[in-house]
Amino acid sequence: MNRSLCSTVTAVTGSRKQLGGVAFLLAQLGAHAANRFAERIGELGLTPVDVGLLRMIAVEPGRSQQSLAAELGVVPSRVTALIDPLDRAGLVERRRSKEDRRNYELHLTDKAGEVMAGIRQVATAHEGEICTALTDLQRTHLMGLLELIADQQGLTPGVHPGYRRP
Amino acid sequence: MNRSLCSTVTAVTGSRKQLGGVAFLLAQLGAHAANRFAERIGELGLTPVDVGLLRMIAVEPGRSQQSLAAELGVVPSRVTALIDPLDRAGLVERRRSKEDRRNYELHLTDKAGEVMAGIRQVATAHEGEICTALTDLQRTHLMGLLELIADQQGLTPGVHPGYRRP
DNA sequence: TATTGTTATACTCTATAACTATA
DNA sequence: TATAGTTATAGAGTATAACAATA
Repeated sequence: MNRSLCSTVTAVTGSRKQLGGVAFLLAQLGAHAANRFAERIGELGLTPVDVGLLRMIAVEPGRSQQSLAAELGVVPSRVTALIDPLDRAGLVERRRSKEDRRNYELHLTDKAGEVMAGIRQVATAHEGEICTALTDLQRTHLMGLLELIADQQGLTPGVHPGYRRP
Repeated sequence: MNRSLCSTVTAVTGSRKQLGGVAFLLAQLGAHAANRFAERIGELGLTPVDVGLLRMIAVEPGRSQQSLAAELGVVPSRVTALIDPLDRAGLVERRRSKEDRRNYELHLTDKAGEVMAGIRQVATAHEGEICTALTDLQRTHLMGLLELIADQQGLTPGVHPGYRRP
């Protein structure tokens, strides 16, 4: 099994209830949520990155690899490597554009539609697991507070920024 | 500049205010907070991992590399590579244990003490930045809700789990 | 023989650069 | 000449395994 730290120990201010707190707790819980999701989605033979790509194509069918690269802040050659396995798995189809035969139009296959249904199931179960500790009211409260931060920090809804090493 | 996706696009349920939401927003905000912290701490010539290690040694001076490996869920050889730069930078000292000359006792140097002060400054500024959108009351509320989740999910206070690939 | 830490090796992720086909 | 995508190469991060010193 291949593990990675990425930024394993971002510990800063010490235990909870000390100065600081929210930022670290967000990083900690965010990593936990991402890890758990990766585990669950792995049972479908997918990675979180796969899921994100499928969704981006589902939202805007026919988009090019370049546009994906731009939105992800990633180099085009990376997108090639990212789409390849989805193509091989029969989930994404590369169709040469007839207007400009240099680029591909990316489309989901019927098989991908079925897989997306499975993904939605996993996502719902995941959400439930993460929020187990909260009442419905608390859940709504939390959502509101998190959105305040996300909006103020200028985060794009639905786009996970990834983790960049310094 | 070396960038990495790690699990860049963990997008799942689409835009905010849709079903799901909290888990993804946590992952998104957590990654954002971790990235911003890495940027800031990078100005001190440190990585988030460095900071976590320094803190772990500060909390329990004299601990061994093995104990770090165990707590981090990382292989001992990894700890060697992790401590090396801190040793070279004159922040951590490896002292051979007199009771058991196989292991080292890890200690922070005086220089590390000064660096830790800088880290605390950065952490405070970082916390302020992340919480800009919130009133003090909202901040307290958020902290409480996040702790509910963290406790229920069994997360260790102060230990960032890192991001493991499936 | 078992344990602490190190070194050597291999594998994965990712970016950069060179290349092909098309415009 | 410029653009979409691919391939080749190199560097960083990390685990596995073999090793040295000590117990």
